[in-house]
Amino acid sequence: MKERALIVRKGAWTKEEDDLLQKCVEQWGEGEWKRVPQRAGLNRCRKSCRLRWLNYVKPNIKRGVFQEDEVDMIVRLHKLLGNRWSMIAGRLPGRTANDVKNYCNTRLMVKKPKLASNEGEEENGEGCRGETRVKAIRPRPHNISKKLGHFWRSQPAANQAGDYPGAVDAEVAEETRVSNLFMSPARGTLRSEGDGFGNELYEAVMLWDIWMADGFEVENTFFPFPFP
DNA sequence: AATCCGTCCAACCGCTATGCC
DNA sequence: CGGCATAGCGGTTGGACGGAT
Repeated sequence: MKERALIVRKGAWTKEEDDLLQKCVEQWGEGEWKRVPQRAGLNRCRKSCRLRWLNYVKPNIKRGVFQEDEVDMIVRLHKLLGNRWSMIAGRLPGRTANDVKNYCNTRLMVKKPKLASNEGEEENGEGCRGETRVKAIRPRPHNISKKLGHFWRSQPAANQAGDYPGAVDAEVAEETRVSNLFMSPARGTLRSEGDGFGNELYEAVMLWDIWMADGFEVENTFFPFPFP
């Protein structure tokens, strides 16, 4: 049955609804959102359930003010990626795409250009803090990634130090993760597939840009081929 | 005390990508 | 290959809240 055929509840979530959602995901796992309302006994649409889980109920979500280094990261990533909130949030452990988006929309530079009078300024207009907005490349999920389990495993949820035993903190874990991307035998396959990068590889290239911009020295053994 | 106004954030909406048949 | 259902994303909105008047 289609969702619209049911009168579903809208508006703010109650504590009881959050509890039901949490228990459901704990029992059945994350995913299959179309079944979540029924499984959880919630009179909510699957989109609402998913959003609530991702932005609020999910464990380890970091709330409160953004730290200086987080803001710095957001600004730099936004310059590279544009409004790719989910990718930006993926670089900020515990932060959600919605949080990042709200933060940018309200406190940083993302301001929509005025319609008629500013026509043509959209692609290089400036934000309210003088940040130059860029037309970012918008990578899309790539079929080849599906063949590479470790690529998928390294999605945001895997950005924890625990994924790399011996890594003392998230930063080290992230460096390890990125370097592993380039050590992978699959790298050659990626390069030869031709029509683009997978998201993870794109992220790695992006981080390379950031490291270079910051004056980091990265050994060739880490990044064994010339970058675009 | 009342009201206005700006800020912030949770949640909804609409669109696109993807997977499956 | 096309159509349909679902997942996921970014844009937008509505309301709560706090400060100013």
